[in-house]
Amino acid sequence: MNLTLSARLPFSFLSVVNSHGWVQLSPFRFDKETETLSYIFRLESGRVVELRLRSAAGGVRVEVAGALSAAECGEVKRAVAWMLGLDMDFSEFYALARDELKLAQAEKKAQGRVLRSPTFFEDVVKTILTTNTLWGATKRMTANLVTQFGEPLPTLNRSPDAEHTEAKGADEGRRAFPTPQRLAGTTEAVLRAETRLGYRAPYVHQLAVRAASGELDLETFKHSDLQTLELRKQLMKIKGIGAYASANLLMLLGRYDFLTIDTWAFKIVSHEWYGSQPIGPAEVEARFEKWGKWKGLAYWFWDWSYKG
DNA sequence: GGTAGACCTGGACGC
DNA sequence: GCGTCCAGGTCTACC
Repeated sequence: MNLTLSARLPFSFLSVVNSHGWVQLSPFRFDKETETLSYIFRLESGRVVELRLRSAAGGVRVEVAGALSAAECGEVKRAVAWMLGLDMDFSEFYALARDELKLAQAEKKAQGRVLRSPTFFEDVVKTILTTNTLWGATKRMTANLVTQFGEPLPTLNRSPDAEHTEAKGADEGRRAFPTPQRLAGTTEAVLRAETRLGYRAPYVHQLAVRAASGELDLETFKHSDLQTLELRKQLMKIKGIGAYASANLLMLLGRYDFLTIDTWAFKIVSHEWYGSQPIGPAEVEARFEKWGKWKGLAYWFWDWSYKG
């Protein structure tokens, strides 16, 4: 079944896909040859399907193996619209960016949207897994979670392309991101020792338990009316979510008032303005203060001199 | 409110 | 192959 969804323009499918590292985290997968983004999606009914997304005129084309009911079709549309931020409006940011050489490409490249997971639970877990570790370990921990606790994609729901890939021995079987219920049903000890989450295990387990019990409804964060500062406070009540992680989650929610300041930020900002001398958060903040509620985007899409 | 130390893993390095 | 060091954010205890 194929669907075509339109986006608020300007829109670039590849800009969203390449906006940050999420595309490298399971159950996302990107094929550079065909420029196809694959995501293993668990429908509310429990059915697991593969979404294959490609650029289309004015939006995105969604391919799903097999037929979908009207309700499932609506669910897929809502999920993809959220994942790619199809309705998001960055005209105010672009108007400001036109006067800044380092952001001159932002509008032309349709930058601003960042790739998101269908559920906020998945994005919170993945964000916890980015803290205090190297990117390679984040990818490994996420893959372990999906492999050990995700529901498998049935063979009949795999696209012909995916089967071809498996035939080449490059695909060991795909799974959806685990539900809160599934993770709540395991133990901290298993998450620590077998999934190799280390000290993050109790954070992820507690989050799953709270989400599964209904005590914490993470989906309400997506459309919250709270001021960003209050929303940040709510996020930081989640164990394992500190200043950096909350800023990352706020950006995923379309709030850009806080900077995702990590050790990489110190490196690139220092190289840009402070002669590579040691700096702290205050120096990073000072350089982006003038961007106000768009500071997070200005920082994220800045054309940095330091390329690593 | 600010600070120090602990948390845990995997990669880099020296022997 | 083994041991040691280090990077990476957040939490907790303490001041």
